[in-house]
Amino acid sequence: MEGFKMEQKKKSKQELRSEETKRSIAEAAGKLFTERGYDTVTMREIAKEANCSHTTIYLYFKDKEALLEQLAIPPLQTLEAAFVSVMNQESLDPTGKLKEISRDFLRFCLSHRSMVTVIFNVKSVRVDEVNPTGEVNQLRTSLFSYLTESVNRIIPADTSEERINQTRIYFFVMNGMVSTYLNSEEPLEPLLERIIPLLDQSIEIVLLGMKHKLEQAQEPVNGQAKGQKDKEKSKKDKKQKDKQK
Amino acid sequence: MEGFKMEQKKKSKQELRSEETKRSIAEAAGKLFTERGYDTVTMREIAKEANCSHTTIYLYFKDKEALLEQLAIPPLQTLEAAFVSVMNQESLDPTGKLKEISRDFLRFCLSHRSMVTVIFNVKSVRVDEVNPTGEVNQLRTSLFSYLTESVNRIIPADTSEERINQTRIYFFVMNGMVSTYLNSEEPLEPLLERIIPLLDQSIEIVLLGMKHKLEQAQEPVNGQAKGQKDKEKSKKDKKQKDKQK
Amino acid sequence: MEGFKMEQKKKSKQELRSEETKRSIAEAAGKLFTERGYDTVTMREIAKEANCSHTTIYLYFKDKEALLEQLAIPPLQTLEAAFVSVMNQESLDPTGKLKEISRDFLRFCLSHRSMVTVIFNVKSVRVDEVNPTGEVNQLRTSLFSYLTESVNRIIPADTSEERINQTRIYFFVMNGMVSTYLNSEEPLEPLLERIIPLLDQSIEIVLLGMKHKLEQAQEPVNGQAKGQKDKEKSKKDKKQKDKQK
Amino acid sequence: MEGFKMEQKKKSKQELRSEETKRSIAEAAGKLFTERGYDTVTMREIAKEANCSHTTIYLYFKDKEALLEQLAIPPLQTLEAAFVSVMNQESLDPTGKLKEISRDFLRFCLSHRSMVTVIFNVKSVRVDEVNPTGEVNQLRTSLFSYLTESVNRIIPADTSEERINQTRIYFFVMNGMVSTYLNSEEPLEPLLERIIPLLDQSIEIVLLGMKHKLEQAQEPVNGQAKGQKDKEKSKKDKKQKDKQK
DNA sequence: GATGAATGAGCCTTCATTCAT
DNA sequence: AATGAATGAAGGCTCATTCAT
Repeated sequence: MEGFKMEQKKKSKQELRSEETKRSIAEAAGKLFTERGYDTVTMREIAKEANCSHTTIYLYFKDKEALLEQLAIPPLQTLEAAFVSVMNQESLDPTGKLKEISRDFLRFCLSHRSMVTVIFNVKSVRVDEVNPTGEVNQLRTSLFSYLTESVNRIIPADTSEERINQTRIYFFVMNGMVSTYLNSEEPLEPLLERIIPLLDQSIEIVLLGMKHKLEQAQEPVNGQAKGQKDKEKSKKDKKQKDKQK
Repeated sequence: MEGFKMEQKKKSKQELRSEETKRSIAEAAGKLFTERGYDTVTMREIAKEANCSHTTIYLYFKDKEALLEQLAIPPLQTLEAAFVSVMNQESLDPTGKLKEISRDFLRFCLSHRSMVTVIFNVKSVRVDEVNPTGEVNQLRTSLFSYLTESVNRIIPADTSEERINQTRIYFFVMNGMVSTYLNSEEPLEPLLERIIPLLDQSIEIVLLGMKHKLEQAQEPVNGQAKGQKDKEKSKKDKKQKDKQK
Repeated sequence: MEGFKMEQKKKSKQELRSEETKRSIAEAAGKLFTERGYDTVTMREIAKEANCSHTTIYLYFKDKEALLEQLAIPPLQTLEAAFVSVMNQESLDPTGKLKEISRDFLRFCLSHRSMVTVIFNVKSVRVDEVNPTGEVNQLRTSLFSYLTESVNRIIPADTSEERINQTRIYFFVMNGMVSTYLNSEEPLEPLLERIIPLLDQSIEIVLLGMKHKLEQAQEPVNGQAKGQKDKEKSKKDKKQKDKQK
Repeated sequence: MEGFKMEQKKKSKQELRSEETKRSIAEAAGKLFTERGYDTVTMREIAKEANCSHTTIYLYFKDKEALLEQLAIPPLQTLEAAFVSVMNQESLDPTGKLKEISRDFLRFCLSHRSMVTVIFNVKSVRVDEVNPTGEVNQLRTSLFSYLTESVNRIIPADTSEERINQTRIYFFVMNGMVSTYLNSEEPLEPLLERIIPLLDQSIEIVLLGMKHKLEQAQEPVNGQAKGQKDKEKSKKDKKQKDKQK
């Protein structure tokens, strides 16, 4: 009141109100994006949900895209923190850690359905804009490196290439689960309850498969047969390609 | 009767022109849909790409949706034919068949990227329109049943639930691969060359994993340890949930 | 065949075919215009109904408007002929003639519903085009003069102005009946059966009213009272005008 | 409580601007609809006439149809109020009342020319939409019932059918006048000045005619001659019908 | 800080009409 | 004579965004 600012410490009424507005917009946008997807939701709808004018949104967010982006950062940070926390949990073995962060990751993706598309799609990494999603990109990279690292710690692969491929397969499973259930209309919690066991099982199977695959590889007798099959098929691929068009 | 003419043989210039136009529209639409998605692409853009007026498109396709559908049907039919052909190929064992149709499927998805979203997404199965994509739906169902059946023939699962779950895991991998490379900017052929081995490997690993998982299940000693870990984690899940919102 | 033309007399096959096409277009257009109105009907619909290409229409009619116009001429001519025939029918007294041509007129209007709008609307007399509907206008004028004349022969009005006004009233009734039933969905014949007695009655009433009105006018005592009422009302008119806006 | 403010009194500049815009849109639409009809006028034209963007129109009116409807309601209400006021005017005898509301009605129709088509045409009563013009329909019904009732009070008809027919004839005259002058390019006021006497005269004549018609009916001697004439004519009707097609 | 007013770009679609065969 | 191919103009409408208060 009497010209005596607490520099950052105490926020003025206006500042508080401002933050509240921004928060309510973000919340509304998050809710609607999640429910109905980015494209389908209009700025006016967000405003209505946030109980403010649609023009107010532009006070806090440059445009619709920026809104989405900003919306993504906090959850991503939370997720990253969760990852770190798991990695530091000494009571868990590497497999346990992998399962745990995989669960966190799945939960995150299905909790922020619409954002996933934007966050993890190639689109947001388009090169035609200079660092379009700087912080988002950083976070994403960080998250993926946790996952990658976590997989790599488990698999005793000999060559780097083998390791990379195996990591990829792990990602296929994760990506596949997310894609599969991204558009599900089932409410989040029951859905997760249902599919987290599936996730665990999948990870177990994949890890088990990788392990035995590596053992096989050390017994060249089996490996050869496989190689032949592949060659047969690649011929057929060529033909197939011409037909489809 | 007399001199029976093959009237169908020679097409008039006009017919040729017409076909060429239709083809070029379909091509343009396919390209743009693939590159940028159904919703984003406008009829005028398609027309420009096809070097015709946007009204011309309506000469050949009822509306935008019909355009997409017509674009999707022939490739889907080709793919189905390929599936059938593989299934009838006696020289292949069940695993060989699964790998083969998986390759076909992957190739198809990446050759018709954008359509994949529309064809395989839940959205296109909306029930609020009368038979909106009748034929497309049928084809899709058929394709999936081939894949499912093909997986089921390999896995010696005891219970039906186990079988279903394992099929799901297979689909996660497939879905994951498709999702992962759907937006890749790499040209199709090199891309496929690169990832088909990965697909084969993934299938092998998953099948191998499933096999050993089943064996494990019959040795309850190992199963117990795992059970404990799971319980620890599910506690953490609850907390996590509250933070994210 | 042998280079021996009958000048106009015998029509070549082509000419016959051509006439048939034109006729079938006109018929189709007439039918559709009548059923659904000028604006709603498209050239392609007319073509489909006429079993020809929509471009063919342009061979015979400059454009859609011309089509409508040409469509109007023959029925108008028929109607005019009917008028003439009635006027020459010696067995009918003036009132009988008026009733008769009024019936013909009503029947015509309701048989060619959609055209009526174009034929009798002020629009088609727009001054911004040079003689836009030459022949149609002529016919129309002729028809109206028959009606006018027919009314005038009955009424023993003293002044020309009185006569004109009385003619107008007759036209209001006619116009009113046509307007009222123009959009009726009742089939033509039952409709006419139903309303022609009404037409007769209306004419009788109007003629009767005119007759007695004239008689009244020759007894100034009553006329005065009327004049007063009118003045009262015209004051109110002024106020009313300002409110509505 | 304290100093109770008449908040409604002073409108902010913005509110004023908004109202002005809405008004100018309504005015423009009214003018254009009147001049050229509902279908022919485009939203963009209205916008241009109202000096605003066509999108602005959608700020104030849901769509084109709503625009028309909103345009129609206030004048109809005014007209209804005028009817009520006349009916309560004790100084007027039934005939005076009929004349008065007829004048109001005519004035209304010619003041809102284009809307008349939409408001009073059968088309706008289509049942295939749920209460499309609810209030408009109600008002219209109310207006007509005032007119009907007003006519019925004057005519001493014996049977209900006679009464109905006579009411119809009255409506033909009204409808005919409106139709006749609906498209007149003459400015409203001079036009009304010119034709309101005509309206009065018409009503007088029709009422007079009806009165004497009824008297005639009670003297069967005259009635017979008329009956004969009618029969002659109905024969000719049949022939006429076949020619016109 | 917040908002209502206003807009331009753009979307899908239809139609009368012309062009080339 | 007749037609299929093709098109420009236009229509109603929505949306993200800016302007001025």
